[in-house]
Amino acid sequence: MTETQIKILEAAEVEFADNGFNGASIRNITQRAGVNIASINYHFGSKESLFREMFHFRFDPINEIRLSRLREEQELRNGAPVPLELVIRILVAPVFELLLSEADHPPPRFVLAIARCLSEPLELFTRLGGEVFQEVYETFFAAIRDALPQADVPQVRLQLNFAISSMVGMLTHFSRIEQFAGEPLFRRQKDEILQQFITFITSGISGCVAAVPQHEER
Amino acid sequence: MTETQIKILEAAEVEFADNGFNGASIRNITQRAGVNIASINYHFGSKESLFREMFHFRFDPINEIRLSRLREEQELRNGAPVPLELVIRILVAPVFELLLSEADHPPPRFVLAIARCLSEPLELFTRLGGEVFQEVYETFFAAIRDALPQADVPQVRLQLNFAISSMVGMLTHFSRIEQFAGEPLFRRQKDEILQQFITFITSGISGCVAAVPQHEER
DNA sequence: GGCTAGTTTAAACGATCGTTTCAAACAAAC
DNA sequence: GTTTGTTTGAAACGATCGTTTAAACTAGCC
Repeated sequence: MTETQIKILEAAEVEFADNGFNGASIRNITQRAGVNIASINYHFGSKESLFREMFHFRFDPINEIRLSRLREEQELRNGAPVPLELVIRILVAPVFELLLSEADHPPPRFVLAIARCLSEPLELFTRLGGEVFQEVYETFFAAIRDALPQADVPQVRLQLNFAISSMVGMLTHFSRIEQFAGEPLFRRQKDEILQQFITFITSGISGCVAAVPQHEER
Repeated sequence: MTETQIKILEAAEVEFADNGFNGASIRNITQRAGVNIASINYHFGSKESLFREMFHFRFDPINEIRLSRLREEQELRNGAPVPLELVIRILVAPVFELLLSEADHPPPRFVLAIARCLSEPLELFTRLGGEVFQEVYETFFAAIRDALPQADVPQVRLQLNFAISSMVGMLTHFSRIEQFAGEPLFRRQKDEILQQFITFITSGISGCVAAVPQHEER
């Protein structure tokens, strides 16, 4: 990975986060990175490939952390199910820790960039989402199903979709909705917000399962 | 409202839903509507104004339904708080009923159009969101606070932001995440999905409040 | 019929987009 | 110092963007 490529990736992150995929322009990215406009097509092939590269470069490590932490907890329990809240925490925390981290100045924007761009209905992102998240989706689906033996399978699918949708929605919209509140909500202790969100998702899922305790019974 | 304006609004809905705001083009919209390319600027002024018009045209009625239904329930109770689940139902149902309605062929796309476009980080949408949702936000914030007298105020704010983020995330991402599942989740009884989502949000909020029962007590 | 106000039309505007070109500059190996 | 392969640079490519123009059309009214 050359210095130029890294400068481009960092600039792309900011540009995508600020303007979305369609709104970001090659010229802005290269200008911000201080490199020539042709560099992106030379080093990455195209705007789409640049995004794919950034996506994998940033999210593959996150997903590996999620998978390894979950596997760790499962082995620690010798097959007994990992509690729901912990499964959710392992799914959610690695992303939000990065987003809320105060160590970095400025905080990493790629989470916002990816959340924003994934909201755009380009076919590219459907494919990319599959490439990057399919394994995590299936693994955590199985873990949640194990944690909730009384729930029927289609319902767990639905709950997991609620959870993931909420996550992406949070990342994309929180700062905007925050404005309605008239006061900054993210100023709160970051651990507290993360914990609240985890509790929100966990309670949401287990509340749904409790409401329909037996298979399809109403 | 002339026939041309209506044709444009309908075509814009589909185009925005399929391609987002930046991805939608005036030429595609007018072509789909079967009108001249200059019609949009003649009748609406600009692409942004067209979106604003569509947004208000479609969402103002929904917000009035939400506000009036809530007021109805409040009057019915003579000042006693409306139960949380009902507040959430009144907030969520009007949108999802439209999205899931099987009566219309094809189903109305403007919900998707708006959810998608709101995810784009244009300053326009920050303003528009305020114009359209501020009153609903404040009214339902008060209703949730009344329903949860034991919760502290900043926490209710946080919960409401979770709820709204989840809603928009659901609208934007559900169909894409659905692909991971390998089976269509939206095929389920539409009432069931709506009820599950309402339960999800309600349980999420009350679960958070239960976890921190007193003001800031941990 | 002529006039007016409102609407539609085809064509063009300037700007910006992602991408390509190709020569110059560079680095490392011999 | 020369050669070889890689990386940069300025400029241009064709395409598309949102918007504007000015002429043509279409009622309705005197």
